[in-house]
Amino acid sequence: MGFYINVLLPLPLEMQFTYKISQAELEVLTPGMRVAVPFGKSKVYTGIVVSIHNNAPQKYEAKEIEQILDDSAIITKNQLKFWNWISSYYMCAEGEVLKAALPGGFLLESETLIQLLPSGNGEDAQLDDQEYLIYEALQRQSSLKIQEIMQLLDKKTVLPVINRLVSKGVVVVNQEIFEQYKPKLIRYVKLNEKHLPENEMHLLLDELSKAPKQKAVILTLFQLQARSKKPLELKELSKASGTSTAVIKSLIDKKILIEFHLQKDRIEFDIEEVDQQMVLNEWQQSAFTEITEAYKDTDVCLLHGITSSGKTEIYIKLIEQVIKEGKQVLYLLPEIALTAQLVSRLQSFFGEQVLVYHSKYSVNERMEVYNHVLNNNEKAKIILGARSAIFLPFQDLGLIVVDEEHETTFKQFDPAPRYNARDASVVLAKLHDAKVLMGSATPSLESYYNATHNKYALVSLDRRFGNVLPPEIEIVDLKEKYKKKRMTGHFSDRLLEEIKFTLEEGEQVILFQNRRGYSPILECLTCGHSPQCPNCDVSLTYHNHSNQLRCHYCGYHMAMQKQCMACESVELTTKGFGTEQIETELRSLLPEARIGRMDLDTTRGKHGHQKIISAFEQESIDVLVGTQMLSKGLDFRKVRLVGIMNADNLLNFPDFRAHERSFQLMLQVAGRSGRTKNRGKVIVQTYNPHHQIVKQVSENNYLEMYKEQLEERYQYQYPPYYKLIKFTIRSKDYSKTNDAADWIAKSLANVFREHVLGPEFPPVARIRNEYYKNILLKIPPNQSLGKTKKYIQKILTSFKAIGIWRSVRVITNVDPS
DNA sequence: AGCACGCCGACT
DNA sequence: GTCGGCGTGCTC
Repeated sequence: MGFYINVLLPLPLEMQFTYKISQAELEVLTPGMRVAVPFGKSKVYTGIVVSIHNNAPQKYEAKEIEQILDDSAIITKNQLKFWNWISSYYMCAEGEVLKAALPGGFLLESETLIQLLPSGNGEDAQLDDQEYLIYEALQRQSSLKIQEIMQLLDKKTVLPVINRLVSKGVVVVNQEIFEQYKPKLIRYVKLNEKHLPENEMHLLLDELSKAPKQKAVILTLFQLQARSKKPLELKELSKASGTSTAVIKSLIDKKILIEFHLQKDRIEFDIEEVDQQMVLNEWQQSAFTEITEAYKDTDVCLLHGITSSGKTEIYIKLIEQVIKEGKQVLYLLPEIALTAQLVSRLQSFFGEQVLVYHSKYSVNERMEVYNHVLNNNEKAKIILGARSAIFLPFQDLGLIVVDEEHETTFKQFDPAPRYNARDASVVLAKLHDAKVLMGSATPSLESYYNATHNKYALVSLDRRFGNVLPPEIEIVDLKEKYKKKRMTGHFSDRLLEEIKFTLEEGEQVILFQNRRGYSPILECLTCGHSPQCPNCDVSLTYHNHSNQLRCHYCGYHMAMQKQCMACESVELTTKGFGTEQIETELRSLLPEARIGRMDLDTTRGKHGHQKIISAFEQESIDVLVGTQMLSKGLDFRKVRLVGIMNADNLLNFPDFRAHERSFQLMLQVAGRSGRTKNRGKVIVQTYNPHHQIVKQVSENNYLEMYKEQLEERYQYQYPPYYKLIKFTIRSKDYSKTNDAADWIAKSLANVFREHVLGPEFPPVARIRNEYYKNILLKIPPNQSLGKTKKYIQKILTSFKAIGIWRSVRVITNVDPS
């Protein structure tokens, strides 16, 4: 009887693959371990063992595995169950979940290597020019990669040549698997023990009197070791003694110093003070009690706490309780930019028990965190992370905190799995028998609906911490201001007055302009033409600092034009306004003010955010102009004024959630002001001063917004009443895109009738020379989700079987946001 | 997804 | 004649 395993591969394929294993392998393999398996003609992939059995496949001969990569499972049973749920709920292949869930370093891929066959004789074999080139290169270099051969021969199809060489017995082809994780080694030094006795030490110093630098090093070493018993880093010694590493090296060569290596965690934080006492105020305390009470009979709790009410303290108190029981805690937050402030805050309470995990970490850093969590190390009791942190191998999870629950960044948009970490965390918690705490000042309609319909518990906190007054919100009517000529560029007289006043008081200002997508476009005053992107259906936007016209979708760019490309007129103007333009305007209006800008353009790179945030914190910037990023929980002490430049482009966004979003965004931005004693001020500029949402923002009336929006959602059949699945059809061929979209829409409508909307072109119908079309499926509350998805699967399977549409991709997005 | 195989137009 | 383009099928 043979033994077999079913393996999950990190590919977008629906099925698992069966491999044959030996008796010896059977004894060590368990589900959750990684194996290297041959796949296809010439590739080796890393797969995850899902099950072990002895059912020989009927229709084919199973291949044998290449190698076992782990000593024990690195994927837990809960993870496998969780992946399975994600793939079926979000309608994607399990392999895609695997790929998203595991830090890249765990998924080794093979590289084909071409090596000389020792027994072969290239000189005797009849080699043509190309073959000889490879043969010759292999004389100098023991192995060549396919890529290198492609460069060497300067062509793409190199395999035939290699195959000829193989058949002539000159070379062999090998698969090499690369383990990517390299532990970071740090060089340490210590004094050779034989010099430790006092007399030896004096002898040594005398000996070194001719080498003052080396003597200084030894003396510094004594000083440092007297202060702390920690192992001494070579780097540290070099710095403290003010000598180069070459001097230390010569001491090592003389065997006076001994060099040794220790493995070091890449992720370490400087921790200031641990052990602050956490005292909750009366309102926080009662909210805390309510939450713990609620957890007696429900697993998920929504904490609706207005800005500055001190939600974080409540989280911390709850976390404290959970880790006391020895359990792990996952703290999800929407944006990496927020981690820095929160990490130091959490660390001051929990010390070294906090780890951070997000996609900007390097592969190695992520693997380290992964292993700490897997081994349930003391270090990994609290994980602070962005959405992908839900995939960590928790052993004993007790609590998931979802901070700023309403944020859409919890939903992954591209590539699959298109999961929502907030919703998935409820399932994850269930698997671990853990609790979930969602928190927000402006909860999503979905969550608030769940909380008021007995699915979640609801706890409200509506007192601001330390009696801070809520900001005063003033609406400015742009239409009237323009009519009365009270506008300077995009600034109303009221806004300018308040900015000047705030700066005179020595306080700070935040100006909010929605997204850089509204950057200015170039327009000809004569013919109205504006330059378009050749690859996408959008106008190019003008970027002042590079003096270029750019496409935000594909990155196409060209130099700024001096003449209209259509009519050669020189009268060009820029239309629309973005953060950059506001910055420029303000500079000419207030030349004295120090102005900073925070948007996607200025925050590229790993520390981009942090630089701007700390500049603002340290008050080397007076006015910060920015996009959405500003709304996300940043805590600036000296901001008194927040200006929302234009509320309308938020409100008019073509999306059923636009109003909810506008409310959330405006209130969140408003919350950045007046976080300390002085009362904050918010100015909202808008053409629609009587818009319900604007009114609700100014009154800080969440409940009214909720009720009104909910009514609309009910009327127009949207979430939380109806579920949505969005299909995006995409291909390079315009008519194929159309036909395929029509076919799918028709097939869906056969079953779901009027609940199928579209197909429709999205606002930008062509990106990178591919055409897009959308179909929206609405699922009524009483319709079975499982059956619906089964039908969809069926339709998509038959679609894939249609040959002419092979080049058409269909993207399924469950619960789009 | 990759990647090989196979068929077609465009060049040395 | 070969090279490289792309459409098609398959991967345990």
